[in-house]
Amino acid sequence: MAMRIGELARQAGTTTRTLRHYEELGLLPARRTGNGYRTYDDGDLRLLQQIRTLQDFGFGLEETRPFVDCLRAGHPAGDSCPASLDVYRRKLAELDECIADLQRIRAEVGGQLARAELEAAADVPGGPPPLCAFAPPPGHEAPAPGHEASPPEHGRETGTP
Amino acid sequence: MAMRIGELARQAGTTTRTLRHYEELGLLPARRTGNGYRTYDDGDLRLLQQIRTLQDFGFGLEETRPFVDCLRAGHPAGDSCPASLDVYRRKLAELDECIADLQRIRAEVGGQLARAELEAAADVPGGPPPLCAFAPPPGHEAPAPGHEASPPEHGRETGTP
DNA sequence: CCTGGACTTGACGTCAGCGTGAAGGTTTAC
DNA sequence: GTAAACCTTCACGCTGACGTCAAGTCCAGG
Repeated sequence: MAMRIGELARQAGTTTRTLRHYEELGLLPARRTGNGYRTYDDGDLRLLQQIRTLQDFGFGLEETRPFVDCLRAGHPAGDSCPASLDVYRRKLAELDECIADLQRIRAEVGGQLARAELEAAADVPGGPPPLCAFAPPPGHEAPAPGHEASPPEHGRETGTP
Repeated sequence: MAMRIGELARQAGTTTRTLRHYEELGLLPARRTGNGYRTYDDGDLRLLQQIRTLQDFGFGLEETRPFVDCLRAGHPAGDSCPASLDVYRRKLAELDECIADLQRIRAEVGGQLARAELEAAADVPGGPPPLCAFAPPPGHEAPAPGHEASPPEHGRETGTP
């Protein structure tokens, strides 16, 4: 039941530094033993798990506070309180807007790439030399066939940036 | 044509601080007049516009460098060089992954909200009092009909978080 | 001459969520 | 009895893209 900071960190898969940080924020205050050591119980583990779950969803620490307060108030779940539901709703709206923004940007960037690739293909039909670095204003001295620097097969949808 | 930092900032809709910052990064170096004042021309304005456009797309400043270099090398557009196209492609992949993450999270949060709303409706069918703040572990003393603190009509899709 | 505006460099502050020591006290195991 | 492992409180560092003073320089108008 009772445990010290290192043990709690291990059980929650986080670090002691993180727990101390949460305490600084008043998010997860700890009781103390006689020697000054922080001491936690299973309830604190639940609070912490709630925080980490929301963090994984991209919630800021302050946004997790209503959930934590709700749990500490004795409710069965962190989202049993209206304040928590409000945070859910605000987050959903935020996510929707963010997703819409990103999709708009994705479309724009995709369009720019397509256009730029077309223009590159037009300017360099056979394969003139890349004149990046040393090139006077839009003149065109491209007699010799080129080499090097070809687009990597225009492959989309890779992963892990 | 030639202008000082304040004028360029105005024309690009940014601040002098930003321009000095770009210069620190070597992104937009300035010539100097006799008195030490930075001086820019229309070419610099174009470079700056390129940077700002990409910034609006969420590109980091370092990611704009290939575009700026490309323009400065005399190419007609910032994305006329292979290095710029690569940045486009990497950004697209990044955007796709980010969008996918957010959509997954949106689904999870949406699910949590739905579940929590159901549970709230189940626990409080007629309208028992919200016992957030002061509530001993999951007991249930809810005789009197409640008031106050109702969810805002569960409205989704608002804006500007 | 003097005021005011635009310019200069330098350097610290902001936001978030911790990481990473330093310097020292406590407990535990052998 | 001593080393290892744990704990404590500072307190600075990191990332990005600037904001915000502060103190001094430069130039034009009245």
